[in-house]
Amino acid sequence: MARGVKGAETRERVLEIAQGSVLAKGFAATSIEEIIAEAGITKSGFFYHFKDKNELAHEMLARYVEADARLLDDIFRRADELADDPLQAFLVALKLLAEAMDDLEGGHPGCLVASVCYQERLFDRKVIEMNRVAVANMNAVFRARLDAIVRLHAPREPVDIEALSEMICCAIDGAIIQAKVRNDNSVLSRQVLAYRAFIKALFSPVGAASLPLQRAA
Amino acid sequence: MARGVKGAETRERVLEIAQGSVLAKGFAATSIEEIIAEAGITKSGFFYHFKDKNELAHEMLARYVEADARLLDDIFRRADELADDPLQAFLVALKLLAEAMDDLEGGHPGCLVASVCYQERLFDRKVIEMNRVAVANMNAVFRARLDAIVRLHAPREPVDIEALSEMICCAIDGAIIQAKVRNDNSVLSRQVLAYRAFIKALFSPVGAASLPLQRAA
DNA sequence: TGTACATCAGTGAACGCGCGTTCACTGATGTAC
DNA sequence: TGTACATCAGTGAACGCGCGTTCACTGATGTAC
Repeated sequence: MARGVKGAETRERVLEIAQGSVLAKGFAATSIEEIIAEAGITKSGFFYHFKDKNELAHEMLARYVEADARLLDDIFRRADELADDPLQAFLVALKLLAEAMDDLEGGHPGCLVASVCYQERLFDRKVIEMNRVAVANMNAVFRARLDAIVRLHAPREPVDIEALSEMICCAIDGAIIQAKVRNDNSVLSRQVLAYRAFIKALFSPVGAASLPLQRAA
Repeated sequence: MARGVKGAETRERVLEIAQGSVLAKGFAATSIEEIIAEAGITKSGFFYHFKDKNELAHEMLARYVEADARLLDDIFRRADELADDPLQAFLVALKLLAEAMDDLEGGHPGCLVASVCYQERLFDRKVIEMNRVAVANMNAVFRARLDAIVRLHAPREPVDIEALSEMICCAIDGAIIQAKVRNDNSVLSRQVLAYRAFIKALFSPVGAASLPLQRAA
């Protein structure tokens, strides 16, 4: 189903519209009626592309998760081009990530993973499992980076690498919420940079960056 | 309305049931029918207590926000009893907070503020505004603590107090999502303790805690 | 202590609307020979 | 190049169900005199 170019385009348009609506009002309140009105097709056109609303949820999350993973992959690939040392590359990547957050026109639309998790009873096992795997993969990417760093750099303080690996996704998901609630898009990059400061403080050589001290206002 | 003891009890029961359902499937998918079935009243009984579904949302969020603020207040009050120095009191409070997260039977049910923010188009201005104020107040509480710390302790690295104040709420909201998605309640206390480690690393005297170094496995 | 009235905390039945889904059908494009 | 057939990408109408809301009514409890 949906093999040709035209069909694929319509399908993509529907998924994009659905995602925006789900992020703004949740899955249950996102009616097919409303999606097709915006997409300019009829209801039967919708059911030609998706056998039911569940399948829409599945395809939408899969699309989101894939795009997110690709974004992270690009950032780390670029960071590896710019720095050799794992610590430096990680710090570069976090800077790139912060910049990417700032470049979002009109603010971050929200994280579908978070949205799905706060409406889990609405989805079937496949969708829930996809969500779990997506988060696990994200964490694993950061975990691998941190493991590489720890092999070369002794942390200044005892450190829980597991906690540190999870922390960046927590920070971003939490920052998206704060940004939406307070209507202040700057929270996102600020939190990524705060995480970066933590990493830097933990792994940069003792004494190297501890002077000059700066008093905050 | 709902002045007597019996009415107040029913009302409270309805709000509690509604909250659980909203956190598990969202507001739109939470039907009045289902709430009253669990509460053991009829539909008209529901409309005696709430003039419409919007009012339910309003009262539910107000109740949640108040309980959350009280919890934080209790923790800081207790921490102030246990330590005199603002830095020590803050570290004690974070430890108490981490313990409170671990004591949650059956895992954290979720944060209503996050749930509402991911379905904002469903609610009226009053509810959205309440959400905003709740987050701002939370941040302000942490901000005041950090300001007091900075007045007495020079940070080891340049530090963005605003970012640091927001960070704990971000960490917790993000941790709730990870805990739900991965079905692992330990994320919550681990993230609170990671934040605590960050604070400790930033503000403890230079050299005091930097040895012994520990290599993570 | 008894009576009248008001308020509390609901009940039961009915409503209309919008939703997800199904079904029979159709024009446009692609492919085989 | 023409014809037959298959697939693609939909259309239009109808369905039944559940939802939020309304309305007229009611027993139990509280209060004034």
